[in-house]
Amino acid sequence: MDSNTISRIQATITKNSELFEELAQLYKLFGDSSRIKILCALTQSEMCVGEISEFLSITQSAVSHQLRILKSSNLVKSRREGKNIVYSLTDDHIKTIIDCGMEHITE
Amino acid sequence: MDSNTISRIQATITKNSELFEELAQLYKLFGDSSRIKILCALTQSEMCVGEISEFLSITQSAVSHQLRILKSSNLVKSRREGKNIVYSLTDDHIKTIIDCGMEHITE
DNA sequence: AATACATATGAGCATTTGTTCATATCTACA
DNA sequence: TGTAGATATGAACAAATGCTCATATGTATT
Repeated sequence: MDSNTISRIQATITKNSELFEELAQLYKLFGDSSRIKILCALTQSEMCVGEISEFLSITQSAVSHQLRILKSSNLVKSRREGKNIVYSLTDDHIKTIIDCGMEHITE
Repeated sequence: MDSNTISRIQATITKNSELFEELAQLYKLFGDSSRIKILCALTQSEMCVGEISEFLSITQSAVSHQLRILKSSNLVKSRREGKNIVYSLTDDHIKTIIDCGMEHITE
């Protein structure tokens, strides 16, 4: 173990502390089964709240709460369509991240 | 919106429910700033507990607890080296996952 | 305008999580 | 063998999290 190498790594981590805070915050969003199911579903097609709460065994209210979190984190966006509000992903990165983790699981 | 498409997506999600549970569990590990700092440091070099607790502003005990979690999830492995216990990543996927999220942050 | 439908919001609650403190375990070395 | 150093472990606690219930808001339709 080179002690200098370790010091350099430690300095890098400490220096970019906020970045890791942000990164952790991002992964936290994927770290809940309801949310990741929502996100994964949205990689396939946009969907409204009712449709989502159909296949998660949780209340419409809970879905709404989760969507609000995902929206305020800029992972999803929404638009009104008649009585419904249709949600979709903001970004292709999201699918990439999911695939990346999935690859680790199914190895 | 094709209603059939939605139904098919919903069926897929419901069917693979356990898989998503597992995926969420994986991401949860990356969803804490202490843990992701540890993981990121270990992508650069193996390290012992003392070295890690130097640059995280948390107790040696806390580091140890987190390492136990990471180890029981098979993200890190350890070996004894004299008085120290040296931790390292089990897998290259871990770096890939971190990079993947990092790319989303720093876009 | 009134009613029904879809979604959002706030309060309350149980569970989980990350940390610290105190202490146990294990190794090296005098 | 005894003592110091490095790590692990368990209990306790505060904070965060995700859910449900009740209700508010907003839109379409009559």
